[in-house]
Order: sequence, then structure tokens, then C-alpha cells
Amino acid sequence: MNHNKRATIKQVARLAGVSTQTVSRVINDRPDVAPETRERVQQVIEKLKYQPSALARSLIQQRSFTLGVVTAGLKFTGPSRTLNGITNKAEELGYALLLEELLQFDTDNIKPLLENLLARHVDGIVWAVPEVGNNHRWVDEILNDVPVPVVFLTMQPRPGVSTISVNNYDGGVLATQHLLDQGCHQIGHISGPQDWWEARQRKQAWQDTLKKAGVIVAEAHCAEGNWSSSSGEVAFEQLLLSYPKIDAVFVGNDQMALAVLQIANRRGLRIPQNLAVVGFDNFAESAYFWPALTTISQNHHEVGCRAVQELVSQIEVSRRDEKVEPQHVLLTCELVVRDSSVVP
Amino acid sequence: MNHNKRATIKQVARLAGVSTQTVSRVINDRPDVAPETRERVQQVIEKLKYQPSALARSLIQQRSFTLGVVTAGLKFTGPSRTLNGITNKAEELGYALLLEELLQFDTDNIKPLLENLLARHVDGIVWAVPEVGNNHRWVDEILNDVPVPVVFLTMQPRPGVSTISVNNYDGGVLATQHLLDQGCHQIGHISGPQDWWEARQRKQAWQDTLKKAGVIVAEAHCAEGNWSSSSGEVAFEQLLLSYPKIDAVFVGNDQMALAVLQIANRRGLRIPQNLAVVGFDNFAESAYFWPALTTISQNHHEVGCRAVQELVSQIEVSRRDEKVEPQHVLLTCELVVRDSSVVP
DNA sequence: CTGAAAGCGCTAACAC
DNA sequence: GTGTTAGCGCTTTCAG
Repeated sequence: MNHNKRATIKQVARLAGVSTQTVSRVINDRPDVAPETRERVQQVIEKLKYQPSALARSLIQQRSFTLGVVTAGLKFTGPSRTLNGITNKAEELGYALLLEELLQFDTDNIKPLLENLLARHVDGIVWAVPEVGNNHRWVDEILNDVPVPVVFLTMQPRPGVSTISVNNYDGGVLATQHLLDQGCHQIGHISGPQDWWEARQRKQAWQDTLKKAGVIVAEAHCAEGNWSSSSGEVAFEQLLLSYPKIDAVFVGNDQMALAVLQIANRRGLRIPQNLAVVGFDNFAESAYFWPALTTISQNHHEVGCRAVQELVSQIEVSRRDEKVEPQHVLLTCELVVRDSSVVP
Repeated sequence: MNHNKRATIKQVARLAGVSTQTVSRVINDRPDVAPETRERVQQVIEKLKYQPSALARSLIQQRSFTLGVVTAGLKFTGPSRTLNGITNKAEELGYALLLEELLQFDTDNIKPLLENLLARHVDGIVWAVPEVGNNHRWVDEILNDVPVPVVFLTMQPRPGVSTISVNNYDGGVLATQHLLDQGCHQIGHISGPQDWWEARQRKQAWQDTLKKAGVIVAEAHCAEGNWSSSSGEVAFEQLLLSYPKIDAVFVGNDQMALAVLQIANRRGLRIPQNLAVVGFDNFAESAYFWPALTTISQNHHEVGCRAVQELVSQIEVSRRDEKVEPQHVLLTCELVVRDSSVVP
């Protein structure tokens, strides 16, 4: 690496014997430049390997073509697949991304982070942090002071704010109904942490679906984990004690379901004959669990894509000084049937 | 969201009855401001919710406190854990991140991407794309034109370039030696795609370790996958045919190892009695496979952290117009012994 | 078709 | 202590 400075528009102008404005016209493909002049300027540009400064442009045009992305838990598969969708769509639409990661899901100290993004003149923000505890309280308090559009992912819909989420409730219904359809009647649940909106939705769906089918639901039929496999292990042990007659379990995510499978295997519980298992997420490895895991597929990638799409369209609208109409998007899940729930 | 414009330093100055210079001094905590003046300015700043523009600062200071990050395959666990380390360290050191994702690992069309980052005046670049095929050819061709320091992750060390990688060769030795230590003699290998540097290192270590132990190695003892579980399935089926006497297998990553476990379970092969299995990665779920997977732990997070640390220190050095000395860091792996390789 | 002047929001260098 | 001037790299506006 030789660390030369970058060439400036001034240097190009001087070397081409024109004014900076003419160079500007060339790099912006304006029509009103004489062909020969354009040619000459082009050659100097290539010779100096000149690249216009997006920074200077952002400053004068009051527009940076940069989006802020705030995420959390990148080491987990969901958030990183969502980010994957965000980067793909942003690239497609010609926006750069400024990335920030919260150290914890339930921080509400987000001001410095937000100011960091705004100081860099992002045109809009994707808030890709799921709703946990009170971590979205700031929305009511300071969102009004944010001078650019914001789109929220995986957040309980609320008026005046755009949200894009997966329909976790429907997913929970699909899972529970599937177990009922297999002839199971003692259907337990291992939930995610109940301060997570998604976890509450899935649990509620489990309860409602069972009630609707005339099955009695008790708190003893449910145990709570924290999404990790090790917490799934603990929760399942507990569930086996509090609900000995259990013949099926809807597990809040695939990681915890994996632990359920391992314990069942270790104890000689046959799956699905003695215990049918359904997970949630359809993460890349679920098809290779032992036995292969029936699960609910949610499209994290699509959530990210839609978020960027929606955000960019809001940016366009607000640039025209029109009023932004908040949207609430709920993406549907799909049931993926595998060996862990269906007797051959 | 009401989309007010942001306040400028000029507005603050006027309202406080001082010059912009004085405001500048206040927001930069310079000592030479009268206490009362400082107080008055502070109040106006708060009243207007003024935030200095990092963009304008970057322009004049020729320094953006922003790093470019180029990644690929965010939907996989390795790259996203590395990114996790990068964001953590960058935040700690006060740098923002501009994120780009390659759509494929082996693209060599990286010029537009690079120019995008440079146009936004990044102070340095973390190239977090593993070396695959010829995807690093550009390093020899155009790295010289890049005016800022670049640090490469997971790349074969080469002179004049800073690299940070995990020692895949040592990891492969650990895995193979462990299987030898368990008394296995027919040790097969399922490798990653051989255009990946990491995959070649692991395979080479397997070969060398066996030879050193006096065990004959044949190409029939190895099958190649593409890192995915489904490719692991195919490779293992093939290996069972080409190497029927196999009593142990070192699998190139945990995803493929998961498929090996599933097939073994399905066929009634006992693990580890009939077949000992060792994976590579120690990804979050390996401990809950059935049986729990022995594997090589590599610290992706640490790779990301070290990369940012090294990059920032290079930025400091090159700002002082000193010569940057390229570093080659090789992080060590660890063997994590679980049920898939050790007879109880 | 082309250029001169002004300014985006900020700070460095110098004056007073 | 504080203000003035100049300028980071670019585009907008207006003259010619």
C-alpha cells in the first residue's frame, strides 16, 4: 500500500485546463459539455485515478445515500440472516450501510448510537433490534426528534411507526395445530424468554390453539428457556417433571429443540412415537438433526429486504415533503414437516 | 417522526451571540473559552438539540473515524461471528463501520466496491472475505492504489500484506492426532471445497499427521463437500463406499459433521464405537448434536477483534507518515472433546 | 457550452 | 478569550 492522497476535482480541472464546474458536469454525465472537452477531462480523470468524494457531495446535496442499520446479537443466526437481506437490498438500491450493533438486546441507552448515525447524515435508519422488555420505550420519547425515516423490525405494531415482522402468532398456530393433527393431546411448550415479543406471540398461539381444540392448558405444561440449546435442556428436564404425560412439544426455536432431541435420544424416548417435536426458525441445519426436525420456517432474509425497500421509499416520499404513511408488514411463516413429528 | 432539519453551528453561534469558532471550541472541549461563554453556548446547543456534523468534520480533518468492512456469506455462522467481533472492537475504539457484502465468495470484481468505500473516506479497510480461488488476485494488482491501510482476514500470508487468520493446519493436526490417540487407524476425511485455502490447510494437516504416524493415505480416503450439511451427506455416502474399512472421520466443518452423524444414526452405525467423528468450528450447537460432537474450536470473534485493533494501529502509524510494517497473525485452535470420539 | 461566485458545516491559523 | 479569514471537495446559481 502506498498511501498517496486521493486526487481532487481541482487537480483534474487544472490538468485538463478547464474549470471545476466542467469537471463536475463530466462526472455527473450532464449533457451540456462539448464532446472534445468531455474526452479531455475523462482522460485526466483516468490518469489521476480520480474518484469524486461522496462526503463532499453528501454535504452539499444534503443527501448521503447511506442508511444506518442498528442490529443486535449478530452471533445468532436470525439477526445475521436479516442483515444479509439488508445488505443485498441496499446494494441493489445504491445505498451504503453504516452498521451499529447493540451489545445487549434490552438496552435502552440508544441515544449516543442514534446521534452517531445522524452525525454522519444517514438518509434513514433500519432498527433491526427485536422488541425485548422496554428496549423500544425510546420510540415514544425521542423518535420525534429523529429527522429521518426509521423502519423497525420485529416490533409489536404501534401507530405512527413503520414495522416489518414475521407473523409469529400464525407460526405458533401452525406448529400447534400440526401436532394436534398428528393425534397428540398432551402438547407442551418450551417458550423463549417472555420479555421477548416474539416469544409471547408463539406461546399465546400455543395456548389459544389448544383451547380452541378443547384441550386444557396449564402453566405446568410450559417451561421457559432463553433461546440457547443449554437453556432448552434445562427447560425440557423441567417439563418432563411438571408434565409427565406429555406426548408432544412445540419448542420456541430450533436451538432449544435440538437439546430436546438430544435428551430424548439419551433417555431412549422415541421421537415421534413417544414424543413429537416441532421447532421454530428452520435454521440451516434443522433438516440434519436426529431425527430431522419439523419446524416453522421464517424468512429472516426477506424481512431485511422489505425493510430496506420500505425505508428507501419513505425517504423518497419525505424528500418530496409529502407525509409518510407508516406501514405494518407481517410476513407469513410456513410449516416444514420432517421426521420429528410424523410417524412413518 | 417530524422531519426537521438539523441545527447548524451557525445557528447556534447567532443565537448565543458568539462566532462559530467559539461554538467549535465549546463542542471540542477546548480550554480557551470563558466559563460564562461556554455555559451560554451549551444552553443554546441543548435548546436546539445541536449535533455537530461528522461529515463536515471528516472533510476538513481528512479523517472520518470510519472503517470499511467487506464481508461475504453473512448467512453463515463464521462470517457473522467475525463481524460481531469487528463491530465490538470498532465501537470500543470509537470508529463507525461502513459495511459491504460480496454476493459470492469468489468474486474478483471488487473495484466498484472498493471505490464506494474510498469515496466515503474510510480511514482503513477490513477485508473479511476468506481466500477462495483467485478472489484475492486483486491484492497484487491494485492494492497499491488504495490510499488507506487494509487488513485481510483468513488469507494465505503473503509479503507486504497484513493478515489475520486461524491456524487451520494446527487445527487439522489436533483433530487427526486425537483420532489416532483414540486407537483409530482407518481415518478418513471429508474436506471443504479445495479452492478454499482453509480447506486445503485442514486436508494437508490430515495427510501429514497420518503419514507421520506411519498410516497410508490414499485419495479414496477423502471426499470433498462444500461446507453445507447436504454436501456432507453426499460426501459421507461416497466415503463409505470408497473406504469401507473406515473407523474414524475428520470432517471439515460442523455442518457437514452433523450430516455424518445423521446418516450414521440412520444406518445403525454406533458412534464412536464403530465410527469416531471430529468436526471443525465448534459452532454454538455442536454440543447438542447426537451424539455431542468433538470438534476444533476456532475463535471467529477474536479474529474480528484483532483485525480492527491491528487496522487502527496501522492507521495511527501511517498518519504519522511512518512506514507500516505488515503483520501476520495466526490464532491457535483448541480441541474440544465430546462424545462423538471417545468411548465411555 | 463554460466559468465565476457562493456556500454545504465545520476547523486551522492567525489576528486582536 | 474571541473573532476573522480561508478552505476541506464538491455543486448550485447565474453570467456570459
